[in-house]
Amino acid sequence: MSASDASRARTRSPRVKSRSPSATAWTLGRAAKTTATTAHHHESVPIRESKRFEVPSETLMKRMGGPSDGKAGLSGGFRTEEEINQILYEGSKGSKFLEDQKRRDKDTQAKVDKLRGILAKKLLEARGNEEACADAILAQLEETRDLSRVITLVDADAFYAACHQLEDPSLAGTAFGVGGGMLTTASYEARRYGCRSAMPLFLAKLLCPHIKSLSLKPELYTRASKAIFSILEKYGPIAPASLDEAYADMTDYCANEGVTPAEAVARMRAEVYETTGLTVSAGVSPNKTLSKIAADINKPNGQFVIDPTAEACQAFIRDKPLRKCYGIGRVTEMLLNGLGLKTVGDIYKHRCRLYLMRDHLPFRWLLSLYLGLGSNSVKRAKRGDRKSYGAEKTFHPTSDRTELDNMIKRIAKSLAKDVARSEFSGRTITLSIKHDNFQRVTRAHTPGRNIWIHSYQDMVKYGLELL
DNA sequence: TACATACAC
DNA sequence: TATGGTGTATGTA
Repeated sequence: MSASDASRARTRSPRVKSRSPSATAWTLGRAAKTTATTAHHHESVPIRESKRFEVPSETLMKRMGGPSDGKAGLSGGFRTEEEINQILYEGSKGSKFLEDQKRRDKDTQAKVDKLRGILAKKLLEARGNEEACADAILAQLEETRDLSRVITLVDADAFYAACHQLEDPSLAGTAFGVGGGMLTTASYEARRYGCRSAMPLFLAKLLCPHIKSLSLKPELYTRASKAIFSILEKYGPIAPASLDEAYADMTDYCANEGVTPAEAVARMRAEVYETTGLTVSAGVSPNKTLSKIAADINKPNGQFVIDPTAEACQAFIRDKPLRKCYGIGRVTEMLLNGLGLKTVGDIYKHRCRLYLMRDHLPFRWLLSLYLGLGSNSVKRAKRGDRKSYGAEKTFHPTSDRTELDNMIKRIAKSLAKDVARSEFSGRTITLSIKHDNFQRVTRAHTPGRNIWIHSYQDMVKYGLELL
């Protein structure tokens, strides 16, 4: 029937307050991820004439650009977004991946229809006080506004690509990507052709035949990341968000040095460049939400500062497409589009219907987004904060039980190693299988409230049972 | 607790 | 020919 399973096993454990003497690893654990596959036979269906004229939906085409599409703006390219998506669509035609994308698109469309149905009904029962209710919540949220901090998001430009370019300056100005089968990063030159992160190499080559692909060198990135973060730390407490991104609270630095946020961040960026050779972009504002969006504005090697006034914050975010906001992905964007919203400003315009739909949408969160509010807490995650560990591997489709068993063992081995290193232990182990049609199923097992999973043997035992 | 989704990078 | 890996959060049953 269906093919290819990927399995993924992990242990999870709910957060446990360590009241017990063992201060170490009461935290949480998670185990292995595996990926296996089974053979897939599907009859070849003759293409009917009518099929030839089938036109992909607009939303499906939007998917073609990859998951990061719409988040980062692309400009100055050789092709339009439509041309790029068309090439990617042609290159993906007939693939199981595309079929899965179609399925997802359809599912989301169904959600949109359902939501619109609910809205239609709610509109009939509307009491007329929705605007007042929404405005009251807005006023309440406004009370919480805190403009006292200087919060910066620093984001390295084309980080992996830049790291390689430092090693090999001859790469400068050339089209290259980092990653074997899948690109983790595309150089700026490659981006002009439409190549993006998370794009498979074979598609990137359709867009840019001369693109060069470099293998990943993880040590290169972790070293560069540490170098960048240690500089940021001189300017205030930081909270890394990934290898190439960190928030910094520069309030005290600005006060102590008597400089404006713009000046402080310019110094920081210059220092990063001088000592690492890497350029970073930054956004500055009173909170993390706004700074994150702002960091994108003058990328690469630029910065954007939002003044610490309610007016500036609201004016900044009002015209931004919803998709630019952290937390709004493809699905949420489509749902909100379905209700008539495109930009953050539309949240206010449509606050009545959003109020009516408050049981189905994160209403207050959307209102605070409109106001340009957000957290300004910059705290480094602690060691024990981790909730899970996982490992996964994709392999060629197979339904051979021996092969699958071996894959489980291989993944368990890698996971057990990670877990051992961190002295982590988990109570729930989850096996996740990705079939060759990209559907995923997960199966979990919790042996007992006080039973902790951490050994390779246990992972294999439970993993094989779950398969 | 189990499972599926959504999201970020 | 061909679309990754790691982790968090949340809704629902």
